[in-house]
Amino acid sequence: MAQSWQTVQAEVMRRITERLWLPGSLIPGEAELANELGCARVTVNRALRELAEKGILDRKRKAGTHVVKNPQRRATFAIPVMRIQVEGRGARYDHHLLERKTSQAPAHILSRMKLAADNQPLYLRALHFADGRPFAFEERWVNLHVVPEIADADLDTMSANEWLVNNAPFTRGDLSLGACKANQELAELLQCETGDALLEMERSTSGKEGSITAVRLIHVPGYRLLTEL
Amino acid sequence: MAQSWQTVQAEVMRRITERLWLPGSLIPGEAELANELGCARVTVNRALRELAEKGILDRKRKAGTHVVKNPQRRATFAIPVMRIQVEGRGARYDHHLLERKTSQAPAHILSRMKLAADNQPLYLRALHFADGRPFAFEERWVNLHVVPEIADADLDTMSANEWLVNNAPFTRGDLSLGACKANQELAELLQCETGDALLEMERSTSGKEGSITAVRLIHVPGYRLLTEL
DNA sequence: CAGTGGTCTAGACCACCGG
DNA sequence: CGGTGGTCTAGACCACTGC
Repeated sequence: MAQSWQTVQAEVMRRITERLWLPGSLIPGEAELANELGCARVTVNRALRELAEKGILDRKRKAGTHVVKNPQRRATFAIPVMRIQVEGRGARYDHHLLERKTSQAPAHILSRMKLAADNQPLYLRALHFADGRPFAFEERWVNLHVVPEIADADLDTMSANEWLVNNAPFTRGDLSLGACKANQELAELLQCETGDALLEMERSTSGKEGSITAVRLIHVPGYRLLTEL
Repeated sequence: MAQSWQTVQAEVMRRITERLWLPGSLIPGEAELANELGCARVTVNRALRELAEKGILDRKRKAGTHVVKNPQRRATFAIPVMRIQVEGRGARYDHHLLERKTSQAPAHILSRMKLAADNQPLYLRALHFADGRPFAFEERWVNLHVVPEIADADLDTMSANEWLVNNAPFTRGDLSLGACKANQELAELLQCETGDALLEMERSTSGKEGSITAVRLIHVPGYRLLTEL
């Protein structure tokens, strides 16, 4: 009668999908389930905690565990380093640094990175290639007050993306996804048509010393971000 | 000297971000860390397991725990029911069923849903509104062999999205995000310009009896998917 | 083979919060 | 207040896999 937490989880999922436990209903407490299934309470806890993290259950002290009414399923995307992403597709990776300067950043970047108005971040523009064809365009600001070492880095050999990932681990970050139209410049860089719809990803990351970098990635037309639920 | 798993996790993160433990390096074993930090091995295990799930550590039996070289950070998006999403923005939700029929599905849908060629799914087209303005367009196929009850559902009152979420919990699913251009029809439906860039989300879900539904969601221009890292 | 992580158990105490 | 989940502990056995 011994149970593993995966077994318990599967059994709980079965009762939910077979509608023995309806959305919104209260399910038995940990102790009761542990007793019924013949395992320790901690084991039940582990199983239920994961389902709560997935958004399938709602757990509150004293109130007990409920099946969520309108399940907000969560999807997890991997955000790999560009090189790994390209090589993972079986393609040869290349990148080209288009521009590199230290200058005033636009107001919306300063505010996103919470930088003082006189802070002059490093500004980079780069293209990532897969098998020699454009894969993504990158526009990036780096807070030199937090990672001054990047000023001396050879960003032609290792992309800023990769350099930062390996030299400035972050503790928090924001990410936003949207679509944008290719203007003439983007069309030339990505070798696509003006007006093409492009997937745009904006990220900003920070450590405990403050904002590290903000980046805007524009992917080539047809690019899709995939995941499982 | 007692430690909580959050404390342990924070300490490990500190050692990584302060580069005491470099990317690629082997960190002490659970037992050693537990001893050093003055807590039970299970507590260390809990802390490290979460970091491994986040893609910061790589754990292998016998090989030990390594700091990942090219951290593949993972971002988690909530995929709420459209109504909840709209109401969560403080707007009034509405939806309108544009079309509802049972018919042959295109080949790529049949293959995505792994349906037999003679399976005639339910086909739906609907618009979701926020404060009376278009928010997203939805095109959906539903496998009537798995959820025949939807044939009798009043999908004008409750959207198919919500009906399925509450009546056909799924166990697996795929999701893909991309960008597409508004054709004339989409432009009219979403009240935007032809050629506008739109965020497109495709989902397909299945239970143990097979594929449940495949849906294509096209969001209004300017819509962004947000998350934290 | 042997070392490392993965998990289970029983018991305990605590924190939160609904009634 | 008291019930519920959240967590810690010490010890144990197991599973995988590098050497």
